[in-house]
Amino acid sequence: MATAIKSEVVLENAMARKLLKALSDPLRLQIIDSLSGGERCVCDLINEIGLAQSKISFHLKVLKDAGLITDRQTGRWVYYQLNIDSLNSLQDWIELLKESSQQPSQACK
Amino acid sequence: MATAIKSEVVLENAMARKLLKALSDPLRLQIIDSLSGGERCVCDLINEIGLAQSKISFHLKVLKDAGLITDRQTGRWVYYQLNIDSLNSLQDWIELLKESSQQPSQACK
DNA sequence: TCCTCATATCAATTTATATTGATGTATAGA
DNA sequence: TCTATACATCAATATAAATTGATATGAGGA
Repeated sequence: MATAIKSEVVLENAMARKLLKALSDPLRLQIIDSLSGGERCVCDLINEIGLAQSKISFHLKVLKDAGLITDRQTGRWVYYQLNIDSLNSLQDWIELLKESSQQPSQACK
Repeated sequence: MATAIKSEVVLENAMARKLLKALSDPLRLQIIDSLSGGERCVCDLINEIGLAQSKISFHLKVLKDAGLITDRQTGRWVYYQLNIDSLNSLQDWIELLKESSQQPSQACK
């Protein structure tokens, strides 16, 4: 089993769920899209996305708690960056799900 | 761009989000796990998971609306099956996200 | 030290999602 | 046609998550 593992760590379901849920919000996806263009400070994200600062901060926290992004402080600015590893892990998790479903069907009753 | 597409259809973000959200629930993941063992009728799922029928039905609907599972009726029974294509599409969607983030960082300020 | 700026956090509210128990619908068999 | 079974749906409630506006924290510069 588990032939297609690309990243070191296999996600537990609980962590996978956190990742999935974090990704399943439109605003957070906007943030992720912004960050896919490279590291950004919060002020940039606020300008780009054009929404309340507390809102952005809240969603950054959700993303960070899920492990999708990392942060780094320099002076007054906090820079956020996409964590590609987390996306790899998620792909692997899905891969495992697919592999475990390569089994023959069972008849009902 | 988009070099690693395995499945025909590229998910729009809205549909990807629906998929991600559908997967991000513990009970629905249990259902998915059960279905990864092959096609099952609702009665089997109820027995396996041991929860209220209306609850299972509700979550099956969420999974079906997201495109993660398909159903098929035979007599009084309704059989549900994992839709592997949806998992492939989700993997591809993640792949695109990764590819779009292979760009150089932009300095803040 | 005082002020300002960048960001985080908090409490109150709103909105979305899940649960529960009951009822509805369709099918099969008596 | 009557009854039982399998499943879906609904209305009410409970729970979880997001939004808002305000306040807190901590760094840098005057």
